[in-house]
Amino acid sequence: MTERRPYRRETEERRRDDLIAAALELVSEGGPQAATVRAIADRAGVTSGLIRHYFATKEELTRAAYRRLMDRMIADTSAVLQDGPDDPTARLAWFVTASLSPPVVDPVAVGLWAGFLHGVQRDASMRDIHSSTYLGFRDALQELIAALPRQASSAQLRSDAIACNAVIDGLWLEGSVLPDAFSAGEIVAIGLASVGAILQTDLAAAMKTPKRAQI
Amino acid sequence: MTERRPYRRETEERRRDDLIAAALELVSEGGPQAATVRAIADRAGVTSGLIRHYFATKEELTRAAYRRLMDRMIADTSAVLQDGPDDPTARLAWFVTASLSPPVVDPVAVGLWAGFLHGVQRDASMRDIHSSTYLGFRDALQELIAALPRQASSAQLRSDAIACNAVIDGLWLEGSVLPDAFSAGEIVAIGLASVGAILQTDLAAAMKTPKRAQI
DNA sequence: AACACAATTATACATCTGCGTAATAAGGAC
DNA sequence: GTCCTTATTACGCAGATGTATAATTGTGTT
Repeated sequence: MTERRPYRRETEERRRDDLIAAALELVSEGGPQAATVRAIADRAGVTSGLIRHYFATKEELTRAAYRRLMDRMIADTSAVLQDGPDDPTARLAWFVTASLSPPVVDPVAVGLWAGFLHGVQRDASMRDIHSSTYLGFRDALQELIAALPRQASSAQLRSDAIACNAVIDGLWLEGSVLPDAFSAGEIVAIGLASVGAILQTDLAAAMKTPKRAQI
Repeated sequence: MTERRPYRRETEERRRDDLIAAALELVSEGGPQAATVRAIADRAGVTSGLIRHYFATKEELTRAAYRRLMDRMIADTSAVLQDGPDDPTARLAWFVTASLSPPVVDPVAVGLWAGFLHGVQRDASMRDIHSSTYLGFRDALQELIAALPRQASSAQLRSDAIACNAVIDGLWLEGSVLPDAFSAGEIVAIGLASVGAILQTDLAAAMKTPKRAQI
């Protein structure tokens, strides 16, 4: 005969969003093991039974959360190209800079990424999400490299994209895990210099040119 | 009145080793959440109470396992320098090659690394293990770079070491998580080319020279 | 204003969690 | 051989876990 908690009816989209956001918050704060059904429901301001109403199983919610995370990281980097410069070299420099700055470089992001890695290695559909995201990022990078004013075979282009992507990933990792080990701007500066060295192009200089010719 | 399981008395070192190995296996197979006290004991062929006999708490066992993992990764790469060539350029090439080959590049290793990352971000003593390992690796790399026949300021040396380390880390990550996305030897070749480009030194050629002058 | 249905809460359940404690078997000293 | 130390096991506990199902409540429709 206890009094029931009052509640509001919400749209399906809103509830899914809230549950996904809650799951990501919990993974970032306490690792994968902290994202229990009850904790997620609690964080989303909902009782745990509701999770099963929107996601058949916890795994399904986990997958949705991972997809959301990856989509956000892709969006955070590729967004800068919308307002980016026109010059191919400067565009690449912008892209590298965005990839090595917050919110992409962020302890929370790398913690989340690591928290999901085991699921990625284990679950085939999570692996699909991962590889499509990774290849999407690398292809975007490869297109930027291909647009540079230089000659390169397609095999060389592939190798360059893999190498530049590796530099970015490695710096992302280190800058995120040990933020105190680097001074402000150091990660970005090293990233520009290294990608520039690999492609034999001066990206640091390109970063200093005005963003776009005023029309 | 059930019959007791027979057992053998083992040395303390052996038991600790077994428990640590069991913990690492379980984390690699099922993520951090799979490494429960009972599962670890089971894997080590022991009952769960014994864990508390050797490690005051589960966290202590976790720390020991993480330290073991990092020590092993360091050992796997630096071991090659023992039998490596004398020429500085060739030594660096060897080091890069070892860092990008099994057993360092290995899905199990990166899964383990990721499994511990949250603990690293949270627990101060695990963070110490991490940063000393990372800096140790980077310093080793920096020494190899400093020995190259070229001029470089100490600031430049630091940047070069960070950049080369990032290339190695990034390729390590990608090669381990998506092993099927790269052909045999591709990761090593790209690593040598990229580190070479950053340092303006031909490492691929150095890799082909005989290991050491015969005495 | 009453209805019907979907959204949400509440509760149950079997299993697993880490940790503590007491009983017992093994190995070595004499 | 006998006895003492301690490594190892067995068992218990209180709480957390994911899933399943039943009971209610909010809300748009007629």
